This record gives sequence, C-alpha cells and structure tokens, in this order.
Amino acid sequence: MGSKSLLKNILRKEGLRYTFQRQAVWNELESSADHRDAEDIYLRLRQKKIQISRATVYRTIDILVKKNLVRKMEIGDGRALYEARIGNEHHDHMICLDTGTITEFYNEDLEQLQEKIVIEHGYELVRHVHQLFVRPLKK
Amino acid sequence: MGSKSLLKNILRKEGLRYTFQRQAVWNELESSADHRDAEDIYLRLRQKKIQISRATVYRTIDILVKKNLVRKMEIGDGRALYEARIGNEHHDHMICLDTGTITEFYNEDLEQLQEKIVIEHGYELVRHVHQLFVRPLKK
DNA sequence: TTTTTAATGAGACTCATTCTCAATATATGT
DNA sequence: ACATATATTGAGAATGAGTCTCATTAAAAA
Repeated sequence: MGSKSLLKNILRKEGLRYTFQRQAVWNELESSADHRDAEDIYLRLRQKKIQISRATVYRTIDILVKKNLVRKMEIGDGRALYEARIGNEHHDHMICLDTGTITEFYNEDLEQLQEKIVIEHGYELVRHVHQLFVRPLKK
Repeated sequence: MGSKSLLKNILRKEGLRYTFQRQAVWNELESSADHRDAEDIYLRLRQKKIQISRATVYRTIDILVKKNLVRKMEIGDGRALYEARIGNEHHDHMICLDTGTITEFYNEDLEQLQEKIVIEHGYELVRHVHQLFVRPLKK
C-alpha cells in the first residue's frame, strides 16, 4: 500500500483524477505533525521544486478535508490550519495566548458528554470544534 | 439606569468617548436575540437612517467584545457573528448542517471538565470556542 | 466658549481564499 | 500504444471580511 495508492484509491472512488499535485499536497501534510496553513504548504512545495499553484493547493486541501484525510481548524486570525488525520487520533486543541503554542488534548468524558447533549436536543453529532484559549498557570 | 448609561459608564471608565454611533451599535445588538454579523448591523442602522460607517461598526464591535458586552463567534464561513451578553448566560452553540439553525446550550459538567483538562496541562482557561455541528436525528 | 484630542467616514488597502478560462494532463476506449 | 473526451491545472483577476489612513467632526475638559 503506502500513502500513494491510498490517495489514488480515494480519488478513484470519487471519480477524481490522480495527479502529482494532489499527491504532493497530501505528502506534505502527512509527513508533518504540525498544523500548517495553505500558504505554508504552497511555499514548501515550490521550495522543493514541485510545480503547483496556490489554487491547486486550496482545491486539493478541500478534497482532503471532505474525504476526512485532513482536519481543518480556524484559530480566528483569518487563516485556516490543517493537519493530517492519519495515525492521528481525534483530539481538540488548547491554544496558549501568551506563546501561541498549540497543545492537543483528548478526553473521553468530554466526547461522550457532547454526544449526550446533542441527542437530548434531537440531533446527531457530525463534527465539532472545540478550542480552549489558555494562559500558563502562575505559581 | 438603562443601557444608555451602562455603555456611557463603561466607555468613561476606559477613557473612551460616548458617541451616538457606539450607542447605536450596542442598541442594535442588545435588542436582538439573534447572532448578527457586522455587515448586517451596518445595513440595519443605515436603514434606520442612523449615520454610521462600516469602519465604525467594526471598531465599536471590537470595543464591545473587549469589554465583554458582546460575544464573538466564528462559524467557519469567513464571517464572525456577534450577540449581546446582556441577560444572556454563557452558552455554546449547536449548528444544524441541514437548516443552519443555531441552538444555544449550556452544560455545567462540560464547563467543569474543560477547566479540569486545562489545569492538568498547567494552564488556566481564558475563553473557549465550542461548536457542535449536527444533523436532525432520523427516527 | 474655546481648546484639545478622540472618533468618525470614505474609500483605499490587505490578505486569505475563490473564480475564470485557456492550456494541459489523465483515464478510457480502440 | 494512440486518440479522444474531459477533469485538472495555473496565472492572475476577483471577492469579501476586516483594517487602515487621514482629513473632518464632535466629545469633553478647561
């Protein structure tokens, strides 16, 4: 397998074409644990001499997000950040207002509580955005 | 009292001037239970023949958010929505993907759980964003 | 009132993202 | 393999929310 045919299969299933640009965007996201923005991905690929345009980066990310290969998060400064979901359990984010550090966290009780709340309102949960803006505890 | 002197006092305390444009923006938000965007507020005020500019709407909203009179929420389509906090307990939002309906919810366990998680990571919680994207339960 | 200085408005500007459309490349059929 | 049909790409224009500039106006202090 490998991530090459993974992407290939997903695209095929959707009737979409497999291109090296799409593979490159996916590689870029998959190979980094960071939360990256579109411009950053675009610049890194160009730096690696991979021929791609911004439009294609954005279009590809949209596909990856739709296919659940990538998670999108907006931190409120206008940009969106992305991270691969591969080998990457579900988690939410804690953003330090002093340093900008992003910490991932996961709490099962929290997840279940959300499900419960939603059902009580007659809905089912599709996805959620949960960000905790924090500051270091002073001792 | 009344919301007129409320705003006046808050502005005074900050060394800011009380203007009818600022009062108008606050009135607009306070008198509506909806989640409104800046353009919407701007247009409604103009419609009411209140002389104001977009720049002032944005600037005023910033002040109101900073002073905690208004809560800002971003739903991911690029815009930010605002709602008055007055007579309006803290709550989070559930957004129906089918209808766009926004339902407010509050759950004490959830709030406490968040506090706990943050502290375990050595932080204190300043604010949080919590949105549940949902779909009606099929029966 | 007069003065000082903050606030406003019009429109230019920014910046992330989306769109357009001609050129190109992929998948399919032969 | 090769031609064909059509999805994808790229360059740059367009969009749209929000911010900035700076001359004019208006609070509020004196």
